[in-house]
Amino acid sequence: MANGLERGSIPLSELPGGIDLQATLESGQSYCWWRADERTYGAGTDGDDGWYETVVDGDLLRARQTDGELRWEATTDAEPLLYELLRLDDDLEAIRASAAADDVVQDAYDNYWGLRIVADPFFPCLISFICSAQMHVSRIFEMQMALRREYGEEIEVGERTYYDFPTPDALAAATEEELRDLNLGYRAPYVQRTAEMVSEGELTESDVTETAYPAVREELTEFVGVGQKVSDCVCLFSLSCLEAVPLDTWMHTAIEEHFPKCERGNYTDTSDAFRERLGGEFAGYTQTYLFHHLRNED
DNA sequence: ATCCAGGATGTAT
DNA sequence: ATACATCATGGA
Repeated sequence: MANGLERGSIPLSELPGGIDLQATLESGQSYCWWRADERTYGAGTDGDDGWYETVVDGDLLRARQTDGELRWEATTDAEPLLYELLRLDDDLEAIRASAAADDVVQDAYDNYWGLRIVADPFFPCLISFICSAQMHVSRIFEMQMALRREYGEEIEVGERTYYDFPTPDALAAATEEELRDLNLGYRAPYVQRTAEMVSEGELTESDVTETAYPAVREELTEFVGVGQKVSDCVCLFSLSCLEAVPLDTWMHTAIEEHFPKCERGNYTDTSDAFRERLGGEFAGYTQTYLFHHLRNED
């Protein structure tokens, strides 16, 4: 990697419960990070092994897990940012202690121990989960990279070019046709209109964060392309509502197979019942372990 | 070919 | 409030 980057490392022993960086960043909860060796732009893959990258507010941040440390390098002193984005202060032991004792839950925690809920920046999280509707995880990543390439500000670091996530203004100025050309499909107008809402101040992050869950869940659905499920994802993966339990097709199957009594016929009541069944205030953590576990079995 | 993917929206009832 | 058709796209 080029010189000029600030670097640091955090002993895993300082993180309550440690961390599994791969499970954290490849479990389909965040589309703001990518594997450095899978970049589709720029040249070279030297020294990229095991590194994950993101760009936040004009700064490149790279992170890599080694035997005993979480290493990082960035265009700024990014340790506080890393703590925030990866929720490194969360006490995983305490969270697991609150979780349901069922085998399928405990198997999920065993298999992916160290997975942390992320705290993605609001706008990228909002847009990425609008794009997630009826879409495979791998393609959601591709869509976000395409948005960065086409509408994001370029960041030059050494020989490489990185892209920030587009600003609300930049995406609001895109046309539906342009976004369809990036293979967003029917989500194209949702993305444009939601970006416009944020850009024009009709509804912004600060409006939304004035209230707590579940009121914020209700407010988020005012955005175009945001229903109850996507709203719960933004609550959990950006707004630190660890009790939010997004119900996607995998969770509906899990409820059907393992927690049939939680099925209440509609989203809100089923989600509420499932939250209590999984352990309450940290149910979103357990949900994400479950999601990753179920999606990877076989 | 048919079905499915971290669903949401518009319309009719 | 609830039921249903419709919405792009690519992989299995």
